[in-house]
Amino acid sequence: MEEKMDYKKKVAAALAPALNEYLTDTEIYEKIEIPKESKMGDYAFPTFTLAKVLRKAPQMIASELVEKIDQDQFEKVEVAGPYINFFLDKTAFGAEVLGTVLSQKAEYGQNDDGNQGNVPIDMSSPNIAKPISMGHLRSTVIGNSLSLIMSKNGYNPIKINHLGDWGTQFGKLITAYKLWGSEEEVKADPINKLLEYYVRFHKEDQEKPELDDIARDWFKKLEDGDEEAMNLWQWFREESLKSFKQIYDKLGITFDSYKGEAFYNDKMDEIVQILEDKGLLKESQGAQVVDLEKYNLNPALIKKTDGATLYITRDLAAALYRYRTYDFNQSLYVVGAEQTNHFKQLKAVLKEMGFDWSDDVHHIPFGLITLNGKKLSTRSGRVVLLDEVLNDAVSLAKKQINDKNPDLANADTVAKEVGVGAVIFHDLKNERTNSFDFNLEDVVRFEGETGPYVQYSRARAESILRKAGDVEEFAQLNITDPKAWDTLKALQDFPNIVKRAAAQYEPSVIAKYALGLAKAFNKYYANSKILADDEEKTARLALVKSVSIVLEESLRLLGVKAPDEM
RNA sequence: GGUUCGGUAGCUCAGCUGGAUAGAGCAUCCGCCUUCUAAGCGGACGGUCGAGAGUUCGAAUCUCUCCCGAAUCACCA
Repeated sequence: MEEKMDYKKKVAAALAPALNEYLTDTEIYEKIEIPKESKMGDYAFPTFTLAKVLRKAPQMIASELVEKIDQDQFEKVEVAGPYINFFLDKTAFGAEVLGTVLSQKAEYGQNDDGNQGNVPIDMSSPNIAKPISMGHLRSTVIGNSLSLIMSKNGYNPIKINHLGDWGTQFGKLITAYKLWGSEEEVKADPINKLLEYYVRFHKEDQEKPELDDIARDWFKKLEDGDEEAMNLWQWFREESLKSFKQIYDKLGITFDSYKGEAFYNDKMDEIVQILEDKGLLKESQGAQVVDLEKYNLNPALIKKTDGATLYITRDLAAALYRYRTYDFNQSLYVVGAEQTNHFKQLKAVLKEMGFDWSDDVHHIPFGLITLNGKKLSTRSGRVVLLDEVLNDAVSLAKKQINDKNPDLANADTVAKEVGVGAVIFHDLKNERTNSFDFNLEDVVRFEGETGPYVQYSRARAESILRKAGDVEEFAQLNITDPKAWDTLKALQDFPNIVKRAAAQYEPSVIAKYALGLAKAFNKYYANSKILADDEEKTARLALVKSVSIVLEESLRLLGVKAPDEM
């Protein structure tokens, strides 16, 4: 199927007989480009490179070359200066694309490049007892979309929520809870109360440094498995997770594993042992480090002066655990760009340990969300709570529905899908690594290049299909209306887009594509009477149906719902 | 200071492996609902692609230098 739909190959084949004297088939194929505007054709072959070999002006080469080309299978082939422009047979092309989409439906664009290989994806990973902010949204939403994209490319993704459920902050939290907290309070509003205790601890320990000693003791007890400490820890974890899950539900995201930092407590000794056995550990200023000078990196700090392990030790244990558990094809970490250095170190240490699979470990960085140009920080109170943003977005969507479509049956459900969709889409539409300053109006915008625009485009398509009586059989698929051309070409491009999104680990590739397809379709919709009674009506409905399928699938790959009406 | 990433229209950003007059959205102004959802469509306005040099038939795209911004640079994660 893919071969059949590769029209560039057809162009290359047409050029080959006239050019094989100078260029190989692949060279020809690679030189073919897609013109910016469709009036310049669907494919173009520039002749500049031949000018040297042939010692002729490119324009002349083009006009001579075009004479030798078999033009039968194209609508036309014409010379435009130094370019040879190829125009495809639009009707045949369209019929082929529509036939493919309609027969494959949601499977359209699916490929088996991944060969069912496992791909654990480290994503979301919020800290226990802290609210989920817009910062976590990025990791969550990018990771989720990547899992869907990888799956569309034949991989088997495993979504891992590597919870921040261990560390000295739990000593502080327990201390604060014992001093000022109560069970009822926490149960009523776990995250906010726990955060409140934590913040109060940090305020009061400025003047009462003895609090830090108590906190240290509690963490020590926790590490030693003290029953009271463990029970409190367990309880904080559960309550936090409950409230995290409410947000994940709103986003429509699930996980395959919630193994967090604590899970690796008993798995770090082995890492230290391996490092020792391989003679990689060196003492430096009282600490144990792995020298990474040959990677042009700072030494990796494995054990602190007091013998305690660090973040990287835990991540090494997690990396090895994931390798053993999943025998992964690749292992992804959707973590902010500010941790790039850490992941370089992680990979380097794995390499030093002799694990050749370290090459399959990939950090997928993303840009920072700032507020008024400054980094978000829980302690300083500069937070944008995700839950509030989602709620704002949903109520704005509801208001919009009341204004524009007051009779809509399931208005509340649709408001959720549109509001949440707007937030997710906004996060995914630009390149991952771009940073952005948080602005509520931008995030919940419903017009222009937004999630709701794509949803709306598809809802209009669905509306037409309903009016047409939900046709399932399409008698014929030939469309001669040139206004449908851009939409048909966009539909045909989807399988390539799916591959590119996976190769670049970029949800924005899908988002941009969805916008482009929606835009092409809206233009068509505005200028053509789809339900007109003529012999091409079924073909037009086939186009509408195909657009709906591919838009829905694009949105699905982003983790955004596609309501039939809005 | 070292490393990494970025600097394209008033704002937010596209621009695939260098190619034909640099594109969208938002904002501003104007037009289009007695045609299928106006969350839409069309038009106008708007750019020395940070600066300079180089490679090339051709550079927003590749190389170098400089300017500006952000992240990061061992006992947090």
